[in-house]
Amino acid sequence: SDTARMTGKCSNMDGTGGADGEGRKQDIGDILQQIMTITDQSLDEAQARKHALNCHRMKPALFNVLCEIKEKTVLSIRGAQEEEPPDAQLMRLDNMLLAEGVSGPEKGGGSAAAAAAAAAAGGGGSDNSVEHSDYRAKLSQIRQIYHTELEKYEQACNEFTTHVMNLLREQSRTRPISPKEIERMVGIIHRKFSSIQMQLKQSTCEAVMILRSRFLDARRKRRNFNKQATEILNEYFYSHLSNPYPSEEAKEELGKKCSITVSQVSNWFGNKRIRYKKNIGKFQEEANMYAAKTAATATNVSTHGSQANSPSTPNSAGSAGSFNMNSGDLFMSVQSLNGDSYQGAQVGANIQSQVDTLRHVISQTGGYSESLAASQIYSPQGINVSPNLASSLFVFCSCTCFSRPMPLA
DNA sequence: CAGAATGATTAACT
DNA sequence: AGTTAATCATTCTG
Repeated sequence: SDTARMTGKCSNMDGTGGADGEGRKQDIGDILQQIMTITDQSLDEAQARKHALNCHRMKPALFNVLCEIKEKTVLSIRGAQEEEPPDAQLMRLDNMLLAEGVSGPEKGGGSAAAAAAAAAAGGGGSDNSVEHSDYRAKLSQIRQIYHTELEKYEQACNEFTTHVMNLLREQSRTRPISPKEIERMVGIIHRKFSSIQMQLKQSTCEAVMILRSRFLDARRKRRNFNKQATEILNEYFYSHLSNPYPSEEAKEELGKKCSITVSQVSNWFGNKRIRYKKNIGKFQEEANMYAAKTAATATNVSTHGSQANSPSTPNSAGSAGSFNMNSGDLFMSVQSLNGDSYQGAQVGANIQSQVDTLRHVISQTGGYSESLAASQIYSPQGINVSPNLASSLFVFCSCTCFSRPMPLA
């Protein structure tokens, strides 16, 4: 049937009608014969024959028919299964590169300005921004490599495509290649190159990830807080030893004072609590120190004179020590204080009422406020003078505001 | 340089 | 959500 169609078509295109149909058939037979035997001939001979065939008036028609047949058989089969969905992996990579600022619009000036601004603004974070600019430099290096590589690939792709297209066009003079087929081939080339591009994107992503982990993973580049910040945090911790769980607002305040973030404050308290609990003995000295400090500052601020007859500084220390005496458990110390094992040792008989007062005061102040001298514990006027003293009385806090005991294993 | 200290992360829990 | 406990990775210190 192909032959029939071919003949029919050829004669139609010839436009000569069917008068000398037999002669044409013979003609086509000759042509096909020449084509079939062309490989047996010498190169020169074949070249000449090829040229002759190319110039044959039947050639375009024959070519079209062959193209049509080819399309019907091979292309239709393969064409059906070519609807590929947009690659999710590629999209992910693209998104990441975009998010990391590797692909997408260049923002060189902007980032430099941002870095400068960060350096200018950050009082304590100057060295942080140095690292940041280092990170940026490396990132832009990656970005540059990525772009040049991408450009190279694109260029190579275009060159290769035009080369193949030229080749196919050239060949289409001697073998049946339809424009559609060329188009398809271009598509295949582009897919191949885009898969190479994907590898580039993948490795760029990996490089960025490594860079990130090297430079931005806080764990790797952690800095100790400055002394002042540690001081403030410790002050709060030891003056709230009974309940060292700062509220969200308290954390914000502390963060502001220490120039650290709220989550850093949370981290610090989490670490401090667990480490204190684990080895109270080790922190004894520190606890004493901060108790004394708190007492001292408070004494400066408030009424003087209570210092003389108060067990203040050593007392604070002794009280902290009492945690140890009670198997190191704050919660235990509560019991021991509430049950009067501790009362008789240092204070008068009316301690319970004072404790009650404190409980009241603390509930009013929320257990979070400026500190006053621990020495005022025993000063009656101290208790009446200011509700703020409550927070400094960490000795008694343990028996009054223990909203969440720190359990020991 | 070894070991302690320390800030951050993680899983499990409530 | 916020903690605890264990752990990691770095920095500090003797």
